[in-house]
Amino acid sequence: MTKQRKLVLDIVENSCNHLTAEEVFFKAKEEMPNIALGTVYRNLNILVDEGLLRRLTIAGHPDRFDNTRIEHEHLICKNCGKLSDFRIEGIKEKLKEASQENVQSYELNAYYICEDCCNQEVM
Amino acid sequence: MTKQRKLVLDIVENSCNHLTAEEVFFKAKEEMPNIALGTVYRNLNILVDEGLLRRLTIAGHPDRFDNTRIEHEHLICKNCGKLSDFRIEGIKEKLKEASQENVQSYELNAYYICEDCCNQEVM
DNA sequence: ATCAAGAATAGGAATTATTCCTAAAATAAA
DNA sequence: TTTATTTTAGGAATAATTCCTATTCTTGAT
Repeated sequence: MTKQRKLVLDIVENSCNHLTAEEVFFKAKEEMPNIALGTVYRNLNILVDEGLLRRLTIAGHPDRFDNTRIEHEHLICKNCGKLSDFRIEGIKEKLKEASQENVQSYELNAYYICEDCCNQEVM
Repeated sequence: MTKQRKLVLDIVENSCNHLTAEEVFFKAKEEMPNIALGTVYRNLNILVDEGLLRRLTIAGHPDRFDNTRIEHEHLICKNCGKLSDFRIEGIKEKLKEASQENVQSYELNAYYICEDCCNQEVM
């Protein structure tokens, strides 16, 4: 655990948003001005592999990163991309049961149109 | 519904695999040798927006496309990327309930290590 | 059918997110 | 402390996808 990796982990864990690699990079630069973008990407990948962070992949958008302390699902506005969290109890067990496999992790994204976009009529 | 769009739709609907845009493109070329890759992408996007196809986004892999006739979830090997389907009854209703929003679509990917990869020891 | 208007296409350039490469620096091991 | 291993910074390369433009299709009204 190098200091760069620790920094990346801290930034993601202490952010209430779901940050992109680039956002993590800019925050990291505030503390370590010459950290490289590649380093951020590499460490994010390592941290995800180790299970310390979760990756959130949404079509057409860059990946976002999330802490793993509380399992949760994501609700995404189809129109503006706004992202929020919600929970479904016991989903992981359901997945294991339904798939008959040892599910290690999962990603559950629900798409809707948020209120703001609904009210804009034109889309 | 142009003939290009119809062809793209037919290819995805009549394939039991989950095809990438490029795979759709090569299949489409067999019927229409000078269809353009951009046309395939554009039409896949339109068909997804119209709800006629589903998009399947997996981190680090190109998007895949799926027919929508039967709602189903995806089981993905973390190691080799092997992809299979499974079902969870009534998940969409659960999502609406849990999120308190009008969920229009969702994507549920479960990750595991497939038997082949398990047996290979080295990963 | 003929024509005009709008939409879709082919082909290729451009963009974007991400990974890969390499030499230098840091860390760990002996 | 010397050696071996890992990681880094910086930038080039890659891959998937979108964007651009001139041309071709459709379509619907006359």
